[in-house]
Amino acid sequence: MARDLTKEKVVATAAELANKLGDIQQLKLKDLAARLKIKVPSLYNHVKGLDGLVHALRVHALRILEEELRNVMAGKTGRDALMSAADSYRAFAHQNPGIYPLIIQAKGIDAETEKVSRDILTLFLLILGSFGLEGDEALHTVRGLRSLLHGFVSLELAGGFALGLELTDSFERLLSTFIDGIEP
Amino acid sequence: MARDLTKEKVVATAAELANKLGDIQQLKLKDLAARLKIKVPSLYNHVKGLDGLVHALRVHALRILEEELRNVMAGKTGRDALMSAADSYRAFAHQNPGIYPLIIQAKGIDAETEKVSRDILTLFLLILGSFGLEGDEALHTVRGLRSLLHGFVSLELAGGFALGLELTDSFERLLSTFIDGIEP
DNA sequence: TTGACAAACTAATTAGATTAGTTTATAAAT
DNA sequence: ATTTATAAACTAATCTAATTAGTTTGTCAA
Repeated sequence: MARDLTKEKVVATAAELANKLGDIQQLKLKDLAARLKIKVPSLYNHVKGLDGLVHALRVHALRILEEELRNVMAGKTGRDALMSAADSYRAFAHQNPGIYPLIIQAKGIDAETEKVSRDILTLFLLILGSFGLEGDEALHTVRGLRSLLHGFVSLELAGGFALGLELTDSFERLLSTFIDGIEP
Repeated sequence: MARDLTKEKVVATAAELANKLGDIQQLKLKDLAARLKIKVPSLYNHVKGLDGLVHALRVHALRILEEELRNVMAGKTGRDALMSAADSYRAFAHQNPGIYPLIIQAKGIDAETEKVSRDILTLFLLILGSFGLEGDEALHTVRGLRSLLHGFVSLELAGGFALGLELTDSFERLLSTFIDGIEP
């Protein structure tokens, strides 16, 4: 039977489906299998069940985010770099509403997930370094930055903000306030 | 059979169980029924299935948070009020890790949920008012505040922060930075 | 004492994930 | 060209969880 289906295609299709649904809980193996034109048990040749799929989707999401952040940051420093990274983070969440929430669930972690997470952290620390932040100071600050980014986009995705006010304005003000607070 | 079991007891027990498990996904009707010493279908006399239970838990969570915020804010203004509210928000999340995440999922809302959500928003706006913030300015700021609170506690609960640095220190620095940014 | 009703029960159904065991297409080795 | 090994498909069966249907029972009010 050896078809040209790979684990990568399975994961990419699952990501597409999850993002279209907007919620990973609604992604069913039945639908994924149908989309791939195979039967459900055949999925197990590629991923270790639903748990394995979710793990793979998490790594997939982290990799995309890492790459986008790295690209957009290239050659920038300070406020410019931070603003670009923040916009890119938010855009990633908008484009991947289904799998976005996976990137923070880092509880039972495998080595691969940890590595990509650490790479992303390093990118943020690089930006903060260009503000002159080092050591514990930088670590506290990166926690703050991640909090505000994750908090804003997840509230936004969940429809948690009332209407009537530009979301992008709110986001840029929040970042401005934060940057003003960390600038020397 | 008319026992002394009420919807309130069902919901309170479900909240307990969810918080002990630390994740609402792991709350099974089987376990809830067992804890209440009834069979699973009997739960349907009190809540409309799992969906109804989750709705009730969301309102339950929002009510607890609203009351705790209101209590802790009583008689305080400015920095003092904001710090107390923030600590109380974070403490609520720590004490209710299972049901905490429900409070931001405000997508398909009923009137009751909306009301309590709005009450909480009003409390935050009250605090910001004591900083002299009004109108759109206040609304943008409250979005920022909610973002940073939700982002921090959800990352913290998900184990998303690396070890080795006091979480409470990070939280207080973040709040300080934010408050410095909104003070006149 | 009876009748209505709320709240319990058992039994059956549905949805979804998973496991067991079988078949088949490809590709390498004879 | 034939055989053989293997990966990847399949069908069938099982398990868990939620839900629905239909029945029984305890309490309270007439």
